[in-house]
Amino acid sequence: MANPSAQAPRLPAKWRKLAEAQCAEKSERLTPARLAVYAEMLACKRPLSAYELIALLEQRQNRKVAPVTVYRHLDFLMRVGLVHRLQSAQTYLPCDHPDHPHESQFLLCSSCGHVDEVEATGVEALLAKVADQHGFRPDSTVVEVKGVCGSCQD
Amino acid sequence: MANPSAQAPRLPAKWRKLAEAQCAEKSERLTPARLAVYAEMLACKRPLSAYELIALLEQRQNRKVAPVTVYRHLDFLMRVGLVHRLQSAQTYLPCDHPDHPHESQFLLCSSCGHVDEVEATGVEALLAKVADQHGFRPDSTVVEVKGVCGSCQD
DNA sequence: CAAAACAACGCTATAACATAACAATTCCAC
DNA sequence: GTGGAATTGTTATGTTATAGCGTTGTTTTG
Repeated sequence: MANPSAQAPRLPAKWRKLAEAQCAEKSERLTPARLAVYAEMLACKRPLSAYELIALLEQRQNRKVAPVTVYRHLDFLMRVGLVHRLQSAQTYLPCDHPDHPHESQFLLCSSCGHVDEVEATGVEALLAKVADQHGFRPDSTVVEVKGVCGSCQD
Repeated sequence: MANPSAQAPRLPAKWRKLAEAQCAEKSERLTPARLAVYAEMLACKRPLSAYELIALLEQRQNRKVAPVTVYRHLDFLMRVGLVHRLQSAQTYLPCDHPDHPHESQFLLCSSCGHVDEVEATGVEALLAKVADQHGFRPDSTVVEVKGVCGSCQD
């Protein structure tokens, strides 16, 4: 008999469709194992370390999950643009708007841990300009702002 | 007899003065051990991982150096503003202009490994504005741009 | 369809990065 | 020179990430 806890968290149809669309567009396979990791991240709503994710998956699936497995799935999810890595926290979180390729900026609240993903085109434009002034050709950017979110300022 | 290799790399007077000034201003002690780490980083000119630094120090001093020692010195050097951490690479590099407190942006060349530290006030101002629009009060920022530097584009 | 080619997965091991806890020493203000 | 605080030493451990390799599954192609 299947362990009831062995179900992946329910993944809202909207997100599932988006994920499938992204993978189809890139001719990448959205396998059950990959989907399970993505669903776990979406269900959690906050950034997770790879090992927190491992623990969640082990509990959910009632079996051992090797780190390398999760890292591979995370690499995949980042490659297709469904997940971001927070460089300053070594954690991962699902993309807020995976329907198009983009560079994001992140607002990390040091009080509640919430992370807001924003997409301010002006930031990327300015960084491109600054890079150009230094003869530098940018490929990707990391922009993470630490501080206190609105809710936590009260 | 002292091992000749046990000397710290020569630290240009200019940098030493700046370091001493920074520490004096903050009433922090620039001890020989801390200075040795700083000198090693300045001599290298490229970002170093903590463990690369350990290896360099061990070779230089001809004895074991515990990781925690180097991490403590790095913490100190970052606290007084002499060193930065590259969040996306987990490496450390000396500050290019330690004479004043500042937020920097980093241009990381994926070809030669060189890192350019720039201080574009416009970037910080824009990020502050973006944060404000989201009701977010920023404390510190991480801005790292990966790409190819001028020299490597030829 | 069969075989070859490739992608994904499982597994063990290990590398790389970072901190905890506590004792010993050094510094410096008084 | 004594007390308190900062620094350093030492050992151990925690956390993050990858290497290497064999197996399984899927796609492609003849």
